[in-house]
Amino acid sequence: MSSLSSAELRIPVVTAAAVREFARGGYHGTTIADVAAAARISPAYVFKLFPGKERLFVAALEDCFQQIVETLTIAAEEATGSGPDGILDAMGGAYAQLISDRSLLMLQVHAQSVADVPEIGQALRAGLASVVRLAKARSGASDEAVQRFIAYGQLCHLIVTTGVDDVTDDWAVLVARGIRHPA
Amino acid sequence: MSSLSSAELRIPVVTAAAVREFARGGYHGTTIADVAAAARISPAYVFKLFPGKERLFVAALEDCFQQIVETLTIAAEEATGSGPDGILDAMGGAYAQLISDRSLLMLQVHAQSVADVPEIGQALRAGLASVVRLAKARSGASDEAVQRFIAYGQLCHLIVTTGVDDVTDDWAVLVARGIRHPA
DNA sequence: CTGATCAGTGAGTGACCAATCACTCTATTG
DNA sequence: CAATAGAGTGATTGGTCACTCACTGATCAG
Repeated sequence: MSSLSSAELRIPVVTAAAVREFARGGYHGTTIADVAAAARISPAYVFKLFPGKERLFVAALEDCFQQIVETLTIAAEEATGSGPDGILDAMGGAYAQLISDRSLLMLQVHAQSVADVPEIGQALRAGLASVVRLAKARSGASDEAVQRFIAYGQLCHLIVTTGVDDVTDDWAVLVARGIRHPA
Repeated sequence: MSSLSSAELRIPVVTAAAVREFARGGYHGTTIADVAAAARISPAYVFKLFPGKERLFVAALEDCFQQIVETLTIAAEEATGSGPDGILDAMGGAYAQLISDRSLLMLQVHAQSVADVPEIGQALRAGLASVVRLAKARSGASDEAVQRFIAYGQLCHLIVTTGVDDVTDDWAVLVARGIRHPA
């Protein structure tokens, strides 16, 4: 069994830094230097670990969805026996908690905005596919309920990105009511 | 009554070009030169009409929401007497038709991605506020129904940005079912 | 005609950034 | 002790872009 080289060990560290930095600035608004600084390596070395900015972003996005899938899986297992809607509800709660630091949420929003880059769109669809299939399979809920689960997740993204949860006007309260949002 | 100067007449033309171009490339992915070329003026002249890129983007976003509000208003008026849910449904249909060229939809998605720029976030909240208030006031539907209207609108954005409507897998069909999407 | 105002542009400038390359340093191996 | 391979970086490069400035040409009042 070959042990991991030091470079291979750094890849997940850089990926995690990329998740944070791309979540902050988006694809075009984040530089390789930003990610390198967050990972405490030189910008040049980032290009030895990843072939380019695009692949680095894709790696971050894949990491993001992997965390989501893991979290939802655990939540579904813990809610076994609550019935389909109960399981979906538990998944929603776990998701709300997971994205409380906003990184995983913002990265998805930024990814949507550059989904016309083929590799990024593909990664986004793959991530969405895994989440939808997971929600359907683990909850056993109806297609309509799963679709609603996704729709209200997107509503949650809107609320967070626009900062609606800091507004107390009537319309804002209406939009955010009952949505579990970051503390 | 003073007639509009030729510069004032150009502003809406440039704004319309900005909507199209920013919708294509997003805030960071679109240059002033792109917008200028689409409006058939020189890049330098854009800066005589708008103080900077940020304000130009905000103007485009405001124009986007104004079109949405107008469209929804007309749809609501035409559906008078269909009951709250019928009016909301008519508004949803009108919205689906309006965004069939994707510009108004993509611009909103890109705006979400740069909503941490204060002026853009503010414009986004203002636009969202006007849409929510309009939907509530004209339909008279419950808060829950209006919230669902917004949530499924966001789901529609997700479907279009990720190109899910071109995928025929089970999960994709589930997500997009019943959502009126661009032709 | 004169001069002033406005529309509109070409040619920059300074800053920034993705990607590359040549290089150093360290550790291991024979 | 060489020799080699991998880790890691500094310096650079070629290109892009927001924004500026000095300028031209047109229009029009007096």
